[in-house]
Amino acid sequence: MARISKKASGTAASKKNVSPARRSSVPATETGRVDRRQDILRSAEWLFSKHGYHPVTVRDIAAHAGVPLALVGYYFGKKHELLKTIFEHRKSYIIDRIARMRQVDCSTNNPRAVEDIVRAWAEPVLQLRVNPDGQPFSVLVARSIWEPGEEARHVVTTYYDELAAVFIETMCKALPNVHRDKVVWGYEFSLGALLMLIADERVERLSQHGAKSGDVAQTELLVEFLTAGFLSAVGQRA
Amino acid sequence: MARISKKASGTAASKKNVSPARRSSVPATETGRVDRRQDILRSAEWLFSKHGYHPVTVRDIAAHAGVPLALVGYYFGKKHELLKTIFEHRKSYIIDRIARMRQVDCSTNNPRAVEDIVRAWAEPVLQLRVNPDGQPFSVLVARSIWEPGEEARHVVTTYYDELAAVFIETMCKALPNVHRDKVVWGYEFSLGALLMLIADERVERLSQHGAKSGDVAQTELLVEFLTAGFLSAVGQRA
DNA sequence: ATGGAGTTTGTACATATGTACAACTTATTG
DNA sequence: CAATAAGTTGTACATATGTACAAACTCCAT
Repeated sequence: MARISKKASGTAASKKNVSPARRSSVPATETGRVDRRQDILRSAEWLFSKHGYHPVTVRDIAAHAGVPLALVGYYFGKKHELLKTIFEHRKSYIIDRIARMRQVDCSTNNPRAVEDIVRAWAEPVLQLRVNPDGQPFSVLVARSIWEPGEEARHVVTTYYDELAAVFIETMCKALPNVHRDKVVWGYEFSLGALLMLIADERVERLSQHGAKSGDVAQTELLVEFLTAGFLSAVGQRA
Repeated sequence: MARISKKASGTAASKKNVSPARRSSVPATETGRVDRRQDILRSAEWLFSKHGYHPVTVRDIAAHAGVPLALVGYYFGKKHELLKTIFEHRKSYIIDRIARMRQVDCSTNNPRAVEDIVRAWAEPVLQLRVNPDGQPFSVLVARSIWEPGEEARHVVTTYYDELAAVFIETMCKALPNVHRDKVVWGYEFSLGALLMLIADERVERLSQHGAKSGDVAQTELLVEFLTAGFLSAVGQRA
């Protein structure tokens, strides 16, 4: 069951976690050399998003990045540090999403409060999903939430529990007479639906290739679906 | 990335897939000996449901069942055959669920058609989820749908695509002027929500231990949530 | 050029893992 | 009881995998 190695070396690879230390601060695009640290990070992000954390080996990552095996360890140390670094690298996406949620007018004066919350929560990820740069990360997040392992749970807890809490607290304000646990379940249902839109590939088979995974055009359908659920099921009969 | 072994032996372990060939047809409870084939199957089901398919090793399964490693291969052959056998063993659950869906009156005469479809689809799994015998399998199904690997995809396709198709076709009859792809997305959202109720463990943390995973008491909340979503989002503006 | 910090690479190693197999034991059948 | 079948077990093996390490190389400041 993938034992964690017992001997924690402690001294390992904190060598250059800051950046690849580009010579004379010239961006990689202007140098003939490429930024191999970035290549590794992007490759890992891509492969983890495609296959999940556990099945991807360090050798897979190195091969995909076109670098020797040892370079992965040189830059990132242990495999799970690489996963953490990916999330740390994309932290701004999460912060922006939290900030956008905090801007929503969730007072009972706003008749569209629930819809505004759902949209502020879902829209940024779905735009990330169609952004070529952000697409792998958006799918990786879905896989990490779904994956039962230790490493995935750690990054989700660290980076996404705050966003969940903000969603829940904001929704509680918009639906003031509803028990918090009911709102939590509404959040769970919504997250489940959102993740299926982002990362489920079965939809292409089931729709006989009429629908495709991560279709941003379905954003409004999702927002309406979830808003109706909150208003009609969660919000009633406190 | 967990290569599949190249040499397909073909002759391997089709020895006794029928049953453990109980001596003189006496049930295991009356014999002093236990049914080790069942033990292995149950252990595998439990461990796969807890950790997913890939991270669980054949040794883990053998240890949990209290049998030597080689006995797993003796009864089930390759690891992925074990997964298939689990699903084959629980086939009746799926068949019953399809049968129940087919009983729903999805004509436009029935004002509750959408709700009836959703309930017929969700209720049986949620009851399985609280049934001590069926609980591991219900969670395993969720993990298999979420897991990106080859083996999980195979069993889901084989055993669950028909159920999905029946849901979609039935819902199309209940919502006659809606494009099929829209109903497919509604199905995806619903499945995502249902799986979170069945198998997500984060809900306990987020609710500060007020809610617990697989709580069958939330069945009505889920059904109302999804019904409202279908009626208000999927069903409108064909 | 020289030194040194940072980078790159080949390789080794301990452990994990799926699978197979031959030997052995227990039960069933004639 | 003998013979056949079913069940059981220890073990081996090829391969996979995370991690570490030392040697080599590149580039820049001195």
